This record gives sequence, C-alpha cells and structure tokens, in this order.
Amino acid sequence: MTRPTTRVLALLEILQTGAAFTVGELARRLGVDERTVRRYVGHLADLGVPVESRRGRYGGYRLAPGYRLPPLMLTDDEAVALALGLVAGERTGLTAGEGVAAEGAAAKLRRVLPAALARRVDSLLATVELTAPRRTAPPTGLAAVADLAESARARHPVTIGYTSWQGRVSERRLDPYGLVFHAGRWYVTGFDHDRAAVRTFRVDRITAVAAGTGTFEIPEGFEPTATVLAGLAAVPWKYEVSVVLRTSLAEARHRIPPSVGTLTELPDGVRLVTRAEHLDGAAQMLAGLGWPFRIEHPTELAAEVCALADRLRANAT
Amino acid sequence: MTRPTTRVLALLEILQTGAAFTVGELARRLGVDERTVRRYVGHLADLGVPVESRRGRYGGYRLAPGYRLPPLMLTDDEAVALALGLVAGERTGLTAGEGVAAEGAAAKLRRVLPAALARRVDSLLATVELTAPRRTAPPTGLAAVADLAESARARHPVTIGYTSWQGRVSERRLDPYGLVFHAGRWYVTGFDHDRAAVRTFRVDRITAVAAGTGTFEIPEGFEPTATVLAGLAAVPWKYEVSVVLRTSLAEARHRIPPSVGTLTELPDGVRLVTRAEHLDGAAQMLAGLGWPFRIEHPTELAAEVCALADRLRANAT
DNA sequence: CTCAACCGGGCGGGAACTGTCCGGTATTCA
DNA sequence: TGAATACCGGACAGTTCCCGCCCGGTTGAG
Repeated sequence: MTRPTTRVLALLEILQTGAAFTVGELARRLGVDERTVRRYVGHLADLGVPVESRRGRYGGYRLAPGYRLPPLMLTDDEAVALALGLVAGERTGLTAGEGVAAEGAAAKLRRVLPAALARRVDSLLATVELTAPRRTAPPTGLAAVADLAESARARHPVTIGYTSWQGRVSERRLDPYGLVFHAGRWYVTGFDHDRAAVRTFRVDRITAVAAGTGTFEIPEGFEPTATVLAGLAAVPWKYEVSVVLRTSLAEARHRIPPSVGTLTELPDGVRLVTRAEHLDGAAQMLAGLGWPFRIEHPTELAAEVCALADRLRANAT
Repeated sequence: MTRPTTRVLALLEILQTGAAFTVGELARRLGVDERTVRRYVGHLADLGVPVESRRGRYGGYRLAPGYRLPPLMLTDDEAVALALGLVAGERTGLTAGEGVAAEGAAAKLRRVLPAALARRVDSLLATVELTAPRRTAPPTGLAAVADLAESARARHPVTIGYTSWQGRVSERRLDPYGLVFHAGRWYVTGFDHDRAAVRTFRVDRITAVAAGTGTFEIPEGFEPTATVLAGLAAVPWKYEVSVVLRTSLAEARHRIPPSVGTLTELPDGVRLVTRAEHLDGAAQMLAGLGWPFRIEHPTELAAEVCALADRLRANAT
C-alpha cells in the first residue's frame, strides 16, 4: 500500500465515503505529506473526478455530492452523432494526437448511456468502415488549440513558444486572429508583434501558450482561411499563373479546391490565378481539368502545354 | 495524461464499461507496454478493485459487476474532442442529415460542462475554420445506420424497404455484412436473399429497417470497403481501361485513391485498371497524372489521348 | 482582522516506474 | 493431442518523476 499509484486510488476510496476531509486528515491517513495530497487531488481532477474543495475555515475536500449526472439524457440519434463524431474527428485529424482524450470521452459517454443504447453504439463503432484516408499528421495538443481559440475570441494577445521550420526556437508575441484546420493540420494566424506583420504558425510547432494582457482588434474583413492558404501556397514559387477557363464559376468551384488558387468570374469564363514552382505541373493541371482554356501568363506556359501534348501523343502511339 | 497514476485511473475507467479486454488491447489504449498493464491490474487488485481475469483463448480482464467509480466529468481535452468531433462529423457528412441530432448533442453536452470549460468550447467553435469542403449529401437517418450496424454485429438478417436508382420501391431480405461510409454517403453491403447475391445499398435510400430472426455467417475474408467501392465503380461503364504507369506503386497509391481503380505492381511500372463511360475523361485523368504511360486497352483510348493533345495545343496558341 | 484552510512554485535526492526478456500455466479448438 | 492464444509474474537497468520540505500567496468564517 505504499506505492504512489496505489495511494492515489486509496485517496479516491477515502473520498468515496462522501464526507469532507481536510488535507491534514488525508495526509495522515495516507501517510504522506500534505503537499503530496494536494498533488494527488490534482491528479484526480485531471482525470475528471469531480472533487470539490472549500477554502477557509471548516473547508476541506469532498467529492462533488450531487453530481448525479442526471442528465445528459441523450436521444438515440444524439448518442450516435457523438460517437460518430469522435470517429470523424480522429479520421480527419481534427482531434488527432490526443487520442487518449477521444478514448476517454468515448468511454465516459458510453457509461452514461442506457445499456441498450450503449450496445447500439458499440455495434456501430465495431461495424463501420470509412473510405476516407487516415490522416497521419503530427499530433497536436488540443489544449493549445483551445487556449488559442479562447484568446482569439477574447481578443487577448498571447505569447507562444515556436519551433520554426528549421528547428530554431523562438518566443513570439501574437495577436491570434483565427484558427484554421487544413489538410490534417492546425494553424493559427495573426499579428506577430516581433515581425510586425501577419504571420501563420503551425499549432503543432507551438510549445507553450501564455495568455497576455490587453486587447487587440482584428482588421476589418480579415479572412483567416484565405490568409493561411495564401501563406501555405506561397512557399516556394517562381511563376504566377493566370488562365481563363471556359466554364461556369459553379463548375470550377466544384472541381478546384480553394487551396489551389483563386477563381474570378468573367463574361467568357472563369479566371484561375495560382502559383507554381514548375510549369509542367500547371500544364498537367490544365489538362486534367478538361475545359478549354486561354493562357494569360506566363507565356512560357504555352510551350509547356505543347510539350505535354507532345508527350501525351508519344505515349499514345 | 501520461502520469502513471492517471493511467491507472484511466485503466479503471476503461474496465468500467463492463466489457472484457485483453492485455494487448488495454496496452494499446493506454499507450504502455503489456507488462505494465499487468502491473496496473495488480495495483487495482491491491486496492480491492475486483478485477477478474480469464486465461486462455478468448480470455481477458473484466471488472466484477457492482464496482462503481464515482461519476466522472469530462476533462478539458475530452470536452474539446467531443465538440470538435461533432464539427468533423458534420463536415464530412458522417453525421449529416440529422443535423438536429448533432445540435442537440452539442447543446446537452455544453450544459453538462462546468462554466469555464463551456466557455472554452464556445470560443473554439466560434473561432475555428476548416478548409475541408463541406459535404452536401442527402441526409441519412442515423437511426437506420445504427439499426443496420446492430444487426450486422449480431449477425441477424434484416428486411429493408429500398427505393432503387430508378425510383422503384422494393422490399429486400438482407444479411448485412458491413457498413461503409464513402464520399459523404452511407452504404450497407451484404447478401441480398432476393437477388441471391452480394449487393450494396445506399442507406439514405432505405426507408425502413426491420430486424429479422435467425443468424448468418459472413464469408471468410469478406471486405466491406472493397466490395462497396467495386460496386460503385461498376455503375454505368462502357470501357474497361487498363494502362501501365511508369512510376512506383507508392507514388501511384499516393495520387490515385482506391475508388478510382485498382493498382498492380509490374516490373516496369504500375498497372491501373479502371472503368469509364467516356474515354475523354480517362484521357484527362492520364494527362493530369503526368507520368509516362502505355495504353493496354482499349485501343480507342489512344485516339482520345491524341485528340486531347490536339485540344491542348490549340488552346495554347 | 485573524485564524484556518486551500493553493501552488521551486528544489534536490532517491524511490519506483517502464520496457525488455523470459520461462510458465490455463483454456480452447482443430 | 498439439497449436494457438491469453494471462502470469520474476529479474534488471535506465531514467523519470515523485516526495518531502521549503515558501509566500489567497479565501472564507467568525
């Protein structure tokens, strides 16, 4: 009965009696220091055990008494939606990384469901298969995501520790404008005080988030998604490509994700503006779309398209 | 969630679901070695938690009924995972259709959370933006999905009302083998007694599910996902297209989703077998991939590729 | 306003936790 | 009867992180 893990469980057992205990009392019973009891209580709280504390005279710890969780009477559909949501979150990478959190949530959820419904949900999870590719992105601490979201909404600046692309560690003061989830990764975009410009950061590269004081304003019309995508697309590119596609805007939207480039409606078609490092990639994209097009610039792209046409012809014979 | 004490509690919580688990399963969930799981079980036993074990095949650990952990609350991360899961489910279409269910679940969830956590989750939902395209699929009753899953797991046949492709209504006796979610839609695949063959049905076209009696066996090695995808690819097609791509299998896998066609490794490349109704689409696809290729059949595809090459050339000048 | 409680940071020494390897045993199924 | 699958638990070395002891706060009752 002397191992720490055992003692934490013992503490839980003591508290289960329902009465309130002072730290001193608990420390005496467990045979450890008072400070340690506080740490144990912290562990229990971390796990979601609803232990309440009352400060001041006659204070003490006790388990939240009437936390009868009466509630959370979920309907069939709601329970199913939650369970599937967890699966979806994991698959898309939205909640990935903190896999344990999703597991815990599922377990707790299951426990509050009536037996029949729980069985239903189990069956569903056991049976279902998804065709969507499993995202394997670097795990992101959801806590950081939530922290940043909170600061963003409250318009409070934050200080973040960031490990840059090349592995350099730095500390930045940031006004978080928005959080964007793209291709399995979380990004935060906002005003970087040190660089004095709007910058985008990968949340999984952020090591610490500390809420700052003061407030800021988000510029009128700021679009987090567009900013992040632009930042990503901007990595290395040599050519700005502009072509007019002979199709409707709706059709184009349907086939071309916004991360590829921006679409503008014209009288005679749709202008697609995008960036490329190699023009053969752009030529392939045009060929794959299948609509007639007109190249605005760069003029070298025309040669590249002809070269592609030649290659196709050569392959076909 | 990495501290040992916390993990022991997590173990207790997993066992609390009432089901039996093997050491391997528990180790995976907790992210520790199997030996360590045994140690944890020992700790629980030390404390008087009635953990039962069954050795041999189909053995595992389970909690003796009657042991109750105090009601747990969701931790920060778990609440966030649930909230994001709902968003993910809606976005991917997994839980779509029953939008009301997801909303209800979110509302109830929110009410159960402590105020501070609720605020955090609100911030998150208000701030987050996703770049993934919003799926707009026909709403599917999640109840039907859950019903089918339950029958599939219990190996009970069902009788379904089905509105076919052309709008004809029929009633089918089905042995549900598996449920697959693909491209925003739910499918159930299984043995259709009336057609005496394995068939796939869109769940949103199913009007009623009635559990039948008796049981069935799922054929050895049956793969629901593969079956559904094959069924979909088969819809209306005139040509079977077979081409050899000069690239590696890994590269090809990376660019070509399994729903497009099947890939086979060859000494000099990768064979892609797919089906098409119109050959120009196939030609465009080849052009868009950008790898050198050789057409095996149909021979008309060569002409189509040349035509595409001509069109490209015409556009480029 | 003062006592009694909780709160939580920092620090140094050392207990104990982890993964690994291994030879066992029990149970089921072919 | 034998193979496969589980649980069982000892030994050991490396390293973590846990503990006790400081401390100066804050909160609430009387």
